[in-house]
Amino acid sequence: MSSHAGTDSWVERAEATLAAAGHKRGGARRAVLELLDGQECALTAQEIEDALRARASSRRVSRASVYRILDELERLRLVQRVETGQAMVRYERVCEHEEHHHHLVCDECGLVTPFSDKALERAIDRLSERVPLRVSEHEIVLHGSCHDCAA
Amino acid sequence: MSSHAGTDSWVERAEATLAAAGHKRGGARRAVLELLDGQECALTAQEIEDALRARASSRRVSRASVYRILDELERLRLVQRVETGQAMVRYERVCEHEEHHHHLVCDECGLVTPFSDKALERAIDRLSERVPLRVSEHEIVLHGSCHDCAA
DNA sequence: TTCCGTGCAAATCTTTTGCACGGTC
DNA sequence: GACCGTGCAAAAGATTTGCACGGAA
Repeated sequence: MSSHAGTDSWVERAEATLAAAGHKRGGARRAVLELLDGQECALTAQEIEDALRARASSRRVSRASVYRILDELERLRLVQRVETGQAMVRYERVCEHEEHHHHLVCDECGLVTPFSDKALERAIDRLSERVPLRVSEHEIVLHGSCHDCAA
Repeated sequence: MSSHAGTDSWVERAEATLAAAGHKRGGARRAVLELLDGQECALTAQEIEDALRARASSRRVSRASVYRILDELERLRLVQRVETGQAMVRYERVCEHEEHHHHLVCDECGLVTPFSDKALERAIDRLSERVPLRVSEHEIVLHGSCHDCAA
């Protein structure tokens, strides 16, 4: 799911943006960026820490750093927070030129799956212009039972 | 915003549903129900506790009870959780025969405002049928800057 | 009388913060 | 050399739980 489009990968854009914002490089942040770039859907801070610990190719990153890094990435709009109604907040990378997606959450087993829908985006875009808020982003979550749980 | 439609008020439906679920009556729950019925938009547990303490017409209800009551009401689908990306979760009553609304959140001052849009609901309804989830509810949150903050 | 609802206090769990060290610029 | 990024441990803050009592059925 990573965007290996030459000089346009998300990781590269992220590093450029971070540098432009006056940040030095750091090994922990680099590891988090690479992990997030390879994800299809949103992860919790805990999942990120665990995934990094498990990967031979990555260094271990402390939970506190994961949170600090995500916080900064969110401020720079490089990642987006996803609230699923579960205990922990999830985060996923934001791609500029990619159709963005939203989430399906199974309230029984906790499974989170992405989906996207043009008609929905269109409705949101039109709506955003008529609303008393200068809209910068939107989040849509559908709750229910996944195939396995509904069976 | 309360539905004073004779025998169809939300409070009455709630009490009937609770009774049907085998619950005895309780003063704290009654107070919370009455408070929620008078709200235009979602409240946090803390706001509920504070509002009840301030009201002469209501008894004080402990925070733990507020959480327990909201939890039960949510399970019975009498209230709905609203995640705004702020520190605390918000809750609001669910009305069956009323057009339901979603939320605008000002990320600068924290203001939460309701809105509703038929086209959006239509898009969601259609989408819900094509998605690998038996959808029971959906939540839409638009983030941005409110009029005052964007100024 | 039985059991549920509630308050209080303690526990839990996620996220944040303080501080010291090591790396980047 | 100055300062930022990071780990560790402690703190903070929201929500949950254990327990005992009082009220509803």
